[in-house]
Amino acid sequence: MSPTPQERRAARHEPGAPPAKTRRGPSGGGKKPITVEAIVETAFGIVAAEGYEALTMRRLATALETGPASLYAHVVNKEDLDELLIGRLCASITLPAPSPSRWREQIIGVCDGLREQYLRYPGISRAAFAAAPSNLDTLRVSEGMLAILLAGGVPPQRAAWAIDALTLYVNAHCLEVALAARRGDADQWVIGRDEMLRRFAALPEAFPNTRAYAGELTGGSPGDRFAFTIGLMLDGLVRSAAG
Amino acid sequence: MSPTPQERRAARHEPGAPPAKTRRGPSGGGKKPITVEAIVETAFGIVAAEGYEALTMRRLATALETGPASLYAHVVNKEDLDELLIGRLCASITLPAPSPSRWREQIIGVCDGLREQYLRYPGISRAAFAAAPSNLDTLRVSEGMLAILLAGGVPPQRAAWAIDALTLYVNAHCLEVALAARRGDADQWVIGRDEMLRRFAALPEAFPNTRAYAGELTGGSPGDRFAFTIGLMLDGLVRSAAG
DNA sequence: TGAACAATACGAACAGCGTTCTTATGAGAT
DNA sequence: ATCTCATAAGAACGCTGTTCGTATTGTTCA
Repeated sequence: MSPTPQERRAARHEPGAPPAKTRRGPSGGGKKPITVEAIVETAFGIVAAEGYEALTMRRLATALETGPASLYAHVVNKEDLDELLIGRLCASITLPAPSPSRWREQIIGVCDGLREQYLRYPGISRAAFAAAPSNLDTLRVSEGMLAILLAGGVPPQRAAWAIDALTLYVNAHCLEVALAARRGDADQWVIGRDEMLRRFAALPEAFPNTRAYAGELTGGSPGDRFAFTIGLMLDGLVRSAAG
Repeated sequence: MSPTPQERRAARHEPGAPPAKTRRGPSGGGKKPITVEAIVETAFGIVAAEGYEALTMRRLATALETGPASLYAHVVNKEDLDELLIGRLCASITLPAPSPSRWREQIIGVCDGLREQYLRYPGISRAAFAAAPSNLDTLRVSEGMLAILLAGGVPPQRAAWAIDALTLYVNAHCLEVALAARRGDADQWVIGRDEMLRRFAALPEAFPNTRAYAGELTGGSPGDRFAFTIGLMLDGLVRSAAG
């Protein structure tokens, strides 16, 4: 019985992982064998260079100097590949040992780390939306965040839901940033703040507040807005949480 | 010069809109003419019945008893269609007259309304992510939210960024709910709370908090979590805002 | 009334996508 | 030296968004 990719997938997170026997195949000694590791690595390279939308099975196969069909011996489908990417990305996040007095900055640090990784691979947060929440690597991150919040004295129920809210917002924010950047590069639609301000100023009378506060609406870097929203949630979290 | 769809698109939000002259075409008196209105209506029907992923140009054309090419005389491309859908969806949101004492429930009402509309058309929030923020219909909603927050005494800069955070979260939440529902129907992966709890309980020792608080992590309906997060943000908003 | 026009509708096709079927290859085991 | 069989890969299927060229039609002008 040859192990199907499904079985590979299921056994991928097993403890006693055999060290990749690097077995045979046609053009075996040719260049480098196609492994899951090589696939994931190359996929990250494509996403980093050209964005997540450029990551197609064909493009990936071409980068590995092979055909699309060859990938399906190592990966169940594209959804499986996406999960591998998200898992590996989450695995690169370093989690601090919970410090009760520093829980706020620690949570912010984890969110900043996630944001940094997501933005390194533009658009990949789209895959994070569909990733199953039972993935061990993503669970590891939420476990770390939960530990920090609990150490900070946040009640368990609020902590649990806050983690959901935070990760969801991080994903959404990074997806929006990536989409905005893509529009900027591709369509030459790079409407800067000036153009945005001009448009808001030229709005009909039905938009008095938008016109009056165009500066506030268009101001701030994505990073500023990100920090603001994370802070907003954490502020709300302590409002009625037992310190 | 025949007006290209781009020109149509540009002129679509003009004040003096000629009342759709319902002009000619082959099979002119056949059944009903293909109009932008009919396209949008049919598209909403498909999304409501089969989800956003089922909304393809071909599927839409078939529903209108025509070929895919015929659509491109009324719509620039699928991105344009998406923007039309999001715009129309936002146009259906009713905005209350700002009441300074009731700003909190009013903002919650708008968010609930958005959520309700998004969930009526599962997965359509995916299109909302890519929709240009300069769309008049979406701007109308944010104008209304801004008016409510300002009336509530929230400082302009915080109000502006909070609107961004709120709408982004609403989109992300609805997208996740739609994706989860899709998995449930399609893959028979309907892992209920029981199964989720069992999996969390069977986790390795490296996940002590996840195991201990599996109930809190898996508990609550999507609606509960939505209300919690919106409340979280609003709580954070008033923490240092001048009442 | 008849001809020219302009706008729409639409069949056919293109390039690209994820995925699968089928076959050939060649390294390890016998 | 032969056999086994997992890997690799070619070819194809059905699907997507989009475009080209053409046919059809109601209107308008001579």
